[in-house]
Amino acid sequence: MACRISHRLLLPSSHLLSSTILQSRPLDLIPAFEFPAPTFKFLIIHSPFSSYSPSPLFDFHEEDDDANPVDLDIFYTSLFDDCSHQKHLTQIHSHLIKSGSLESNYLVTKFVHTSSNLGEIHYARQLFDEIPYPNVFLWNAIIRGYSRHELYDGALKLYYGMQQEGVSPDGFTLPYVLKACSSLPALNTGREVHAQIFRHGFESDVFVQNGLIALYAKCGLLGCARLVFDGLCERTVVSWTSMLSGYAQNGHPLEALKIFSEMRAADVKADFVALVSVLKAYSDVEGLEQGKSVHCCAIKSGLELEPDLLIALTAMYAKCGQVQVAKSLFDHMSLPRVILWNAMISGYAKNGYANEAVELFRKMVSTNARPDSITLRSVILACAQVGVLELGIWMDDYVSGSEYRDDVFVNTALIDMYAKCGSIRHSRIVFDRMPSKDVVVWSAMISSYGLHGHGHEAIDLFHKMKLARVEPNDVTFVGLLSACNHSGLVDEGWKYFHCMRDYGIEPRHQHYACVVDLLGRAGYLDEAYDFVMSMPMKPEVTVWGALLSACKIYGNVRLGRYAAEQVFALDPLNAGHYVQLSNLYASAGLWNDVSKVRVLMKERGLVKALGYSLIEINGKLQAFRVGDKSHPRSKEIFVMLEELEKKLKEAGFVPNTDSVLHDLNTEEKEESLCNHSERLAIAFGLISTPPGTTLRITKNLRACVNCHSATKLLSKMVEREIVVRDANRFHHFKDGLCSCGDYW
DNA sequence: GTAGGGTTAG
Repeated sequence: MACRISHRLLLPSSHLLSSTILQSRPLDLIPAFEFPAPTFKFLIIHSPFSSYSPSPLFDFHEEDDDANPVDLDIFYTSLFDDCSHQKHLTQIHSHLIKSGSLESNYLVTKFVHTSSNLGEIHYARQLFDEIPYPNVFLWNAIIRGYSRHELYDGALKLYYGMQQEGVSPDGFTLPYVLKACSSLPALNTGREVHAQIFRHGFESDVFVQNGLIALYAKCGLLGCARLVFDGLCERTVVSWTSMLSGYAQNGHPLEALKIFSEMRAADVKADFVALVSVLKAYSDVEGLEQGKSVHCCAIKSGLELEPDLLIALTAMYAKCGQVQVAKSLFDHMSLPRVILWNAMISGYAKNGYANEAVELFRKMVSTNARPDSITLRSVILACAQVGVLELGIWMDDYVSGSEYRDDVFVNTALIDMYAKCGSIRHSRIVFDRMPSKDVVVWSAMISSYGLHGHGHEAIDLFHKMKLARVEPNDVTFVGLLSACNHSGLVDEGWKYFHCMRDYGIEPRHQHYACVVDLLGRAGYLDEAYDFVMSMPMKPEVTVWGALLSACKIYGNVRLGRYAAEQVFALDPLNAGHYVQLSNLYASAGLWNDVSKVRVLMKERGLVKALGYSLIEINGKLQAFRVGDKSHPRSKEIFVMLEELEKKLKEAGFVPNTDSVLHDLNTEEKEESLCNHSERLAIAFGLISTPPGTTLRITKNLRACVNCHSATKLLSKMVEREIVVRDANRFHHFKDGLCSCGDYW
């Protein structure tokens, strides 16, 4: 107990401070202290450390050098350790003032630390500002506090202030500063800091260098990050993780995994953060098996109960389609954090479990967990993916009553959702009510019009966007071009494609594919081919695919065969392309070639995707396949189908049986066409909704010619509006016509 | 007292 006293604390007489009280809760004592009448000439100090056996209080005379002084730093340290409330800070603060301890950078640093950990960063700043000459430790504490409270700009300002005061940063300052730079992110400032790091000679400080890796990785400058990483002579698990997650976050999961195996080869043991980062990389490549091996690795290392790792595992299983496994992990958490709810809900959304996503969201709300913008966007995405308008409207209502009612991201998701649920009118309502619109909002609305074949509205909105002085980006043009495309506006599309460069936007594959589609569908096949040949980059599969489907429409076997060869070379395992070529041959009556394609498909183990249609009745989705008899009301459905078929025949409807299902005889062909999944869905919709109700159907494939003509007629006969979302776009059938103008 | 991570993605 005999240590030098460094600061003076004047306490009232000894009997107030029984050692037992002091050992229990030092802070609770402080309010009881009477502050010094100047007559108190004694310092009475007691260490509140409970590990000490009860010891007598030490009374000693201020001027008595031989007394038993106790280190006040230790005393305060224990006070700070017990500090759990702002009220305590206030008490310590006045204590520090009265005892004249504010001259101690050490104690003020402690104070700043403690108040920042308690979330009282402004209080910390207040005290900091009272100190005339902060040393580097104190600067570090306040910068750290700002960084921890995500006040990154403030942290950087303090850093500049520190240098103006002539205090040089040390190996602790720089990681905090780099953290602030990478969180903003502020790349230019970060580069300046890098130069200072060089000047101050921190090239071999692994903490500082790790900060630089993280900074460059966050800013997407993987080359710079790698340079720093490669230059390190000592690499900690943090260096490896920073590099690994840099690759994972910038869309290079394979590079990330390579780093991971190098790390293991270097005998660096992965901790839980490293495993979390690896899981992200595996989830991105849907590497379920490898993800599972990380799970095993976690169990072996005893990390499986680490909550953050469990969140990452849940996200991985959910993303890879193993929603049940994910849910069982989820259910084991007693108090799920928002990020876990989000991982589970978005996992449901991604895998088409809209009802589950919404149910879990409801549960989340009922447990008083606070959804954030990501939660809302995930649920809205779920509604959009399966096209359930009723649930979508419910989400819109929820958003309107929440703090996210003006959130740009959430509202953009709503615009997109309404469009995908078939109600462009609702999309526009959301769009109009948004107080501020960025380029993404405008682009979403333009694409929505495109999806519904409202090309002129899309173009009109594009001009309004320019008037609003919002600069278009490449996504805007994808929306605009595909809108022209879906409406057959060839000249306009051609014009907008060529004006992209005026906006400083270099066309990408998607834009080229749109133009090929545009020219091809309008019958300009040779022009489309020349256009592909003039591309400055190697055409991707989407470009050749667009040409192939144009050839299919116009029965151009020669060019179609060539386009198909290119498509197969680039994407040999997509059954859809083979089906298209086969249909092209069939429409030209080239049955030999048809069977060759079928054989090729068989050899490559490819199966044509089964068609299905979904219809939403009373907020519940019902799915139908071709000739599906599994529905409980199947009998009624087929009675209705027959009735409809009769009416169609009476109206003179003759199905076109030439180009489809060549391997069946004609009668069978007709029968299975009548059983196409969308017809079943329509029949079911008719028997389960009151007259006049709009039917909304979602298909996984493109609408077939026969069903399209039949649905047009049906819309008139049954006096219903029928909205069909196919794999590509929307068709609004009404009064015998379709909004696509038979152009799809 | 230092640094690295997971949920969205038009």
